[in-house]
Amino acid sequence: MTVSELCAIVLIMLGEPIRDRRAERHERTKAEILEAAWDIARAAGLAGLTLRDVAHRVGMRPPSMYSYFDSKNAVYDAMYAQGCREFLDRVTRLALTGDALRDLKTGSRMFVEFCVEDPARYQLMFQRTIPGFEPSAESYALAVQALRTMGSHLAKIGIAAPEALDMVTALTTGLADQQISNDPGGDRWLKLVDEAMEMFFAHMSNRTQGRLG
Amino acid sequence: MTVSELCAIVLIMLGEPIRDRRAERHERTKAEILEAAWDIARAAGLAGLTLRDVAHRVGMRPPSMYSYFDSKNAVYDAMYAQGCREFLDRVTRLALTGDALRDLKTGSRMFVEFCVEDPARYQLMFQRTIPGFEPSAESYALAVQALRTMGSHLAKIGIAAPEALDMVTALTTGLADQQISNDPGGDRWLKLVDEAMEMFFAHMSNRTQGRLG
DNA sequence: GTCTATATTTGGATAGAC
DNA sequence: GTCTATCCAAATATAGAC
Repeated sequence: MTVSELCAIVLIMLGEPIRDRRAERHERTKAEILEAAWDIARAAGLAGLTLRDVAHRVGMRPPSMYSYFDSKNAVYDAMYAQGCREFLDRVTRLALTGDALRDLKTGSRMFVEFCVEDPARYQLMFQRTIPGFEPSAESYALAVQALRTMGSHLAKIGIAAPEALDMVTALTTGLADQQISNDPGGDRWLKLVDEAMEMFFAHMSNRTQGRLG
Repeated sequence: MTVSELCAIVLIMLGEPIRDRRAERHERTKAEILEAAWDIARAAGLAGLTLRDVAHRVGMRPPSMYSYFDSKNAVYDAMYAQGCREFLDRVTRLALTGDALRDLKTGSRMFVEFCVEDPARYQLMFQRTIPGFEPSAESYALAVQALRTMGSHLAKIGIAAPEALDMVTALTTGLADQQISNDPGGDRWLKLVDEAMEMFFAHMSNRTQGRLG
């Protein structure tokens, strides 16, 4: 049982309303601030994010931010967690068929698109180039969970050897990275994802055959 | 004829010494500053570089930096140019044999090692994640030259189609990127370079055969 | 919860003496 | 060329009134 559930029970016993409208409003404002933060980060670069700009965008003064987040890094951390949740959501919603190559394509297309559609998020989650920032234990747990889910999918497909996993991650992040840095908004590398997976799949098959033969 | 050559001639006619010991000293100090800047960038992260720290490291006060570089971005630019020159140097010195696969391995190993051995340089040259920095025209010309040389090598090997080039760059940058962010100092992805190139090469051969057949 | 006012820090950059 | 002194701007963060 969580703390908030416990609180709800206590409130019922006291005859208080269960919903805390104040807390709900607080959460809504937090979400609004985060949305603004993403906008700023996308426009000015992740490193160019300032609480000042975020505050201005939501119509507040900078000090008011501290009613919602303890520090700038807390904002980064919340963004990081949001990114992880979104990624985890997409990983779990993948429509897999059991056809190994097809599922491999589906998964890696999802990954590359996820990276490409928001370079600021990509930078925050996968490049970690912000000087003082390191995700909190809670946020990092989300990242671990997402990667584990991804890994179990790959295992189901038959990709379990560490070198094979490493090769896939290199391929997909390479495609995403090139797309973001050399053709933002385009599809020059995006459209190579299927071919890359075919290439990788053929390579895997050859290796396996070679061992068996 | 360059301006400095012209100056040399004028000096000779005036009976002045050709070597300008003051200018030489100036260049030496500039180089020393750049070396310190690299050290700081490697330790504090590229974005964490400050003129203050650089000055302290070379035993100067911050304002003295401005006798050598007009601005902080000028320092970044000089570092960028240095990186390009080093890369160009390695590209031109590649010991190529004419054997396509072998040369492909040699070239990509060089590239990945170049990236991995200095993540700060990698970030500066290939990720471009510093908020205000953009290379000057002169420095960028060096980058273009390096990429063109690399491209002509690949063309000699038979990799000329844009999609093939894009696939190779995705593979190599992906390997470098993963090595840097997930196993700094190790060789988990580094040791996959040869296998990746074999995979790519086999893929290329299949495609060509398919077209011919 | 939001504001004004302010503290603090940091870091880039300039002026002018020596 | 180097220094001291200083400026300026940006940006995080806090105190306390309303």
